[in-house]
Parts: sequence; structure tokens; C-alpha cells
Amino acid sequence: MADENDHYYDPFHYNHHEQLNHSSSSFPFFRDASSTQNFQGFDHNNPSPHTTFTDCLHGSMDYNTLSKAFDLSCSSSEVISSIDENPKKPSAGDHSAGNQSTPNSSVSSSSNEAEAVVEEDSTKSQKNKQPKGCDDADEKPKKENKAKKKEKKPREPRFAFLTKSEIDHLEDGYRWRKYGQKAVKNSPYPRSYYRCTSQKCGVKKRVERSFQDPSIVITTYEGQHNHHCPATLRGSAASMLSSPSFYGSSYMGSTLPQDFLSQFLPSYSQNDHHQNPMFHQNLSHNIHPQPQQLQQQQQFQLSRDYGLLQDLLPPFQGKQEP
DNA sequence: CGGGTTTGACCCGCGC
DNA sequence: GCGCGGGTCAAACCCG
Repeated sequence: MADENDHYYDPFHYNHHEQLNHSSSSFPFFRDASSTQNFQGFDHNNPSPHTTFTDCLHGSMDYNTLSKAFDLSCSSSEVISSIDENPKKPSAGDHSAGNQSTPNSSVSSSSNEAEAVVEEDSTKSQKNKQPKGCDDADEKPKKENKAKKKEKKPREPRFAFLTKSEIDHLEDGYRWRKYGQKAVKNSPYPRSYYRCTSQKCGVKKRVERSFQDPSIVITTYEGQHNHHCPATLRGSAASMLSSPSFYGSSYMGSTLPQDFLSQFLPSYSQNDHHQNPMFHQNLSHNIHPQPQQLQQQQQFQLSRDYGLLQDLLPPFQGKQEP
């Protein structure tokens, strides 16, 4: 397997050379591949040297800083850790993370509403790069596609976040087409797979509900839109992220690579974000323009417990060791 | 009728 | 090698 990928996808790595080069500074949510799964080691009292957010800081921020960064006024989403799908990861402390039953509930300082994380791409995602159907040729002889699939594309960046909402598929300004749904192991809630309907856009999105807290939706974006947002930004995710409370947060603003944001946020533009009407709106209002959805969408009660985050993730994401 | 959703089958990587 | 599980395909179906 791709040992070359051993150090996971790292937002700074990822396309360092391409889009995020200037962001080499620091991305708050970046989690080093070497770090373990999810938020496991993320212990307040003991910010594990090999884990989670602290890793993101690149020394430029401390835990408190991060916490502040997450202290978003009214976002409805909470970005979680990278979904560590990379099983080969040394299990050092993995199990701790996996212990959903024993979250570090003691942690407390972060009243974050949104936590963004670029999630390392799993090796699995690679196989997806060459969709079977994409070869116009034959539809049936899928086996023939194998050869083609061999070509490994660079991992797409992933960006996951949690959203407290009763709506599974949140508006984000882009149009998505659902192409699959799978049951999630150890979770009563299925995972839905969406693809951007734009022809040349290969951005994918996974949506699943936390098995721990059904009110929380875990949304994972993969890839970058190569087109403009077809619709006015309305989505919670985008709204949240592009809102002043997120982007403009004291720390976020300086740490979140704008390019990165623009990759995922339809309307976001480092040049015009202040012109974006959504940008001025309170998140609580712009999350869902539709009254109905507005009602359904709940304001996220920011968990101060990072441990909760790991709790929210289905076990597989942590690939914790048995 | 076009576009989106559902859903079973299939593919493939990984762990055992 | 086998089974598991995530991810994708694509036919059937649904809906405006």
C-alpha cells in the first residue's frame, strides 16, 4: 500500500504546492497523519503530542488558541477531526480514541461551535478516483476497468465538519446528486454519498449522522469545486464557514487558508467575502433560508468536550484497534 | 421527459 | 485466500 501516503494527507501537504502553499503557515484543524484517530488523544489536560488539533497549530497556536478559534458565535456546525480511515496507522493510543464509551468528557475549554478539519484521505478514496462508470466504454465489464483504476490519483482533500441539524443534506450552495447510500457499521444511520452535479466537478460529499448523537450530521467534502457556485450560498456549512464567526474569528481569519476555504465554500472569496450578503448575516439566520428548514436546524450547542467529537464519530472512522 | 433518488450488486483494499 | 466493509455503479423508480 501506499506507504508514500503514510503521512496522511495533510492540508498543508495536500496541494501544498498547488493551492495551499501559502497556507503552509498553519491550519488550525490540520491533523497530522501520524496523529492517531479522531480526537482520541485529545485530552485537555494532556494535549497529546501526537494528536489532533494541537498538531494543527504548527506551534503557532496553543490549545487555548484553538479553542478560541472554535468559539464561533452561532454556527451550526462543528467540524470534527479528520476521519482517520487509514488503518495502518500505528495504533498507539488508537483505542483511546476509539473509546467512544469513554470520551474525554472532562475536557472543557473549548466552546467551539465549529471545528473544521481537513481529513486525510483514506487509501480507499483512491480507488474512487477512477469511477467505473467514467470510462465511457463499457458499462458492464467493470473488471476491465481495474487496470485503469490502477492509476492512483493524488488524494483529494477532505473537509469534514459536524452540524447539528435534523436535515441530513444541508444546503451549501452547490447542487448535489446522491449516488449511493450505505449502512454504516455500528451505526443505525446510513451514510449518503453525493456528487456535485456539475459536469467537470468531481467533488464528493458524504453525509452521515452521528450514531452517538443523532442530531449531529457529519458532512465530509472531498475534492475541490472547479466551478462557481450555481446558486446563492445558502448552506449551513458554507454559511458557517464563510460567516464572520468562522472565517473572521480572531484566529480563524488568520489561520484558515483562504484558498482552502474557497475550495469548499461556494461563495467564499477572499476578496469579496465581505460583500457576500451571507457574510453579514448571522449564522442563525442564514443556515437555512427556508423557514421549514430554519426550524429544523438547531443551533449547535457547542460542546466543550472534545471527547464528544470522537464520540460522534462512528467507530470505523477511528479505526481504533480492537 | 429530465433530473434526482433508491437500492442491490459490484469493486477493491485491508485485516485476519 | 477469505471475509468484511467502505465506496461506486447503474437500473429502476420517483417526482415536478
